[in-house]
Amino acid sequence: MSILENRGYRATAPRRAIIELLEGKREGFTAEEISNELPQVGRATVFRTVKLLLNAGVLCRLNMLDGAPRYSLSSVEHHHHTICVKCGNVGEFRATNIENLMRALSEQIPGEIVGHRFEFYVNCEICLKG
Amino acid sequence: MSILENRGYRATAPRRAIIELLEGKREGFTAEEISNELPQVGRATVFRTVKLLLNAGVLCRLNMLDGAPRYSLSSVEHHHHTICVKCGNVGEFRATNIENLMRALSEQIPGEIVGHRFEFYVNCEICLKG
DNA sequence: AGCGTCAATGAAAGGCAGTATCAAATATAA
DNA sequence: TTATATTTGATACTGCCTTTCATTGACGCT
Repeated sequence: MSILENRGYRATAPRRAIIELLEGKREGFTAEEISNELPQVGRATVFRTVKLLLNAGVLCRLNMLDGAPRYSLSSVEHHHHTICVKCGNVGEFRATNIENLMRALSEQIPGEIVGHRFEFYVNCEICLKG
Repeated sequence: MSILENRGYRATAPRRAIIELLEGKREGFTAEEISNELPQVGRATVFRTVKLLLNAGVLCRLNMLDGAPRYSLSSVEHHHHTICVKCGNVGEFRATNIENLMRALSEQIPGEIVGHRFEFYVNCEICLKG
């Protein structure tokens, strides 16, 4: 579990179980779901580990339109998301357009920019067909 | 209170108090804050009214970086926000660039787009100076 | 391998934002 | 003014997450 070792975290059984489970997920997920799928791991540990992975940059936190939290693996350094409002499926996309736009905007926005969020909410193709 | 009348909502004292309070706010705020500032109005009513105003399009719901909810008056039809992570001050901006970009992106994104979120987190000028 | 230390765990309680319930109050139409 | 349906607020509840703390266990050291 290089994710853990690289950062000086201990590679415990619960953490390994969680990471292994997450690696198989393409859709977005909630901490609650993880907890349900891993009854042998304590609830608190699941939440702690999710937070740890967030800080480590392994996960992204997304918000649904109503603000409900959802997580997804972040495979690339900087990217944005499409989130299906029906099934929760999360897509990633990179668009250099956006980076350029941001740079342009940052000049016309007062103050120091420390972060941004850019998310699309969609009905994904699978849900549209199904 | 045309906001209420126009939509067939009853213009009650609690709602008027809430709307009046909000109209004086330039910063973003939480429902909890409103509730604290209006002890004569029940908590549940504050939350209900905030939701009502959200649906009416009078308020926007924002998320801080950590997902904590925050509301702000939305003065124009479609716009985006800058949120100071220190003081919660909310700025609005419109950028036709963004709309163009969105149109371009929507073609390269599979599925049907039903919404989006675009927010900048900043240290505002006041906080930087203070 | 065995030991010691400190991080990590899990059960349980706590906390915070928001919602449901429901009897009482009240805005609006007639 | 009266009738009716909406709104209110106290209370309890839910969902999501954190804290607490005694116990467990990973990892470095020898």
